[in-house]
Amino acid sequence: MGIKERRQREFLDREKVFLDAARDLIRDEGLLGFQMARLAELCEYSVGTLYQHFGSKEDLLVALTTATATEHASLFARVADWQAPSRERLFAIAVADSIFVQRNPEYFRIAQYTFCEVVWGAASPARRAEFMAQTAEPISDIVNGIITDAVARGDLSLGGLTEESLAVGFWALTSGVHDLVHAEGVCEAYQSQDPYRLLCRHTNVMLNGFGWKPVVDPHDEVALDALIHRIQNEVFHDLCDHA
Amino acid sequence: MGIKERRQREFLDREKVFLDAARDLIRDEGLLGFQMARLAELCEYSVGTLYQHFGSKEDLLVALTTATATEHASLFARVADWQAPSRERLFAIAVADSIFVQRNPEYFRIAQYTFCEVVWGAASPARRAEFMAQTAEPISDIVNGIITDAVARGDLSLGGLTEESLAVGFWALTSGVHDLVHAEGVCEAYQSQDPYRLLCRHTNVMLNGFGWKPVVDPHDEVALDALIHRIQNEVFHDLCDHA
DNA sequence: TTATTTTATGAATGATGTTCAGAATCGCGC
DNA sequence: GCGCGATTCTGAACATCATTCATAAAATAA
Repeated sequence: MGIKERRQREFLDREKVFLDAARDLIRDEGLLGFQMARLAELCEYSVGTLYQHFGSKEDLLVALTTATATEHASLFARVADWQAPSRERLFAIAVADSIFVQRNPEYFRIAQYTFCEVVWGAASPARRAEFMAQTAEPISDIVNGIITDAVARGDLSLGGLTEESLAVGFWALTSGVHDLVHAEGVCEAYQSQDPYRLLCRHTNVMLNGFGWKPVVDPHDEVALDALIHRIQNEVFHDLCDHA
Repeated sequence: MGIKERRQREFLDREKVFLDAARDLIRDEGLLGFQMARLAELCEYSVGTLYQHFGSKEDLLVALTTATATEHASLFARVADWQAPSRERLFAIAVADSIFVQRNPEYFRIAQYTFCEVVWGAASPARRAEFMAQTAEPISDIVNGIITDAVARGDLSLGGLTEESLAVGFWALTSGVHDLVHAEGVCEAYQSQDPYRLLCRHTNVMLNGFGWKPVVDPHDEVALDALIHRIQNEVFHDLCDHA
């Protein structure tokens, strides 16, 4: 029964058309003015067709967030496969985040909205489950895995915390930096510093604070640059422009 | 001309009535179903009157966030006045945050939405400026002040960072923990730990990572409890129930 | 070619935020 | 007290979108 499959494939293709156009629309005109009818018109479909794909506007936003977050998870997966000391692997998570943001500058602006009760709560359970399964779970598995491995290798001592609790520290630091970047009027205060370079520095500080070996000098900028560049070359070679 | 002043006072009182009722409404029925007409009805005023106070729904949400955040700033101000070593003062900021959250469990749910482009961008510049002046600036001044003082006293070395950059680390960690608390389905993963106790532990880890003296054992739970209790007693005596 | 099933359409509907012309109230001078 | 101008309040009317669904069109099967 090849017809059904073709239909399904075409349906998925069209969904991608809608999501890509939505991303463009939001980038160009902002979330504020984003309208379902405009999206449908831009894609040359009727609103009814758009609603065959997404049960609601909120559903579409969750789907859009999930689609982009899949790339996020795939960058983390590269880190998980990288052969390197545990500390460098956890540090590479911060580098992965910086690269992801550079490639998807709109993502966190949309995600911040998507995860508000108003949007998340109005999206369908299926879309929410899809997000959790495709991105939230893989990402936390990868981070927890690095921590477990670090303990097993003797690089790190949990000191009474669970892996998850420790992961929370890094996850919160990262999430908080994203918040700051998008908080209006805050970035000007430290405009001289790229916030994601700061995230890398602070990740090192936290790694040191946990006693994660080998402890490094958190103010050694040359070593920091060297490590970041090494990760860019070894893990994200194809995604970084080599100036 | 006392009449004008009375009028003004009554106007301000009524604004507080609206904001308090809005908070209750959102607590009981969620942000999702929050409607201007319902709020007006609940307060026994017409929608037109409500709109004399707030130019739009978004304006009201920013005002509501600002009103609550004022208490947040006042807790931080207590910390700034507290006579204690610099490290304990910065640590006390995390404790202040925990207490604030306990007293305003709805705050970050509303704030997350308020700071999204969709709401923040639609609010009036005046309301946004009010938030910045009343809470964002005082709070960052206090944290920066503690850091400056720590450097002056020799408890901390900036190592090439600015005060603001260093503050970003603590701010991001805290902000990220708030995000996590409100991210559906994430807290279950570490339900055994109170996330704000975890924030305190991780703040200590980060303080250690920065080499902020005196360095403490981040896994000493007894010492952690003792410090938290001391801060609750010395700084927030009236706000904590003493079980 | 015709019948049947599937899919697409977009005008109509519904829910809410917002406005504004008129009603009600207030303050003041007489 | 009373009347009048200024101020404030009111809520029905309006505007904007998200969403639906009866109908048309297209695709498939017979």
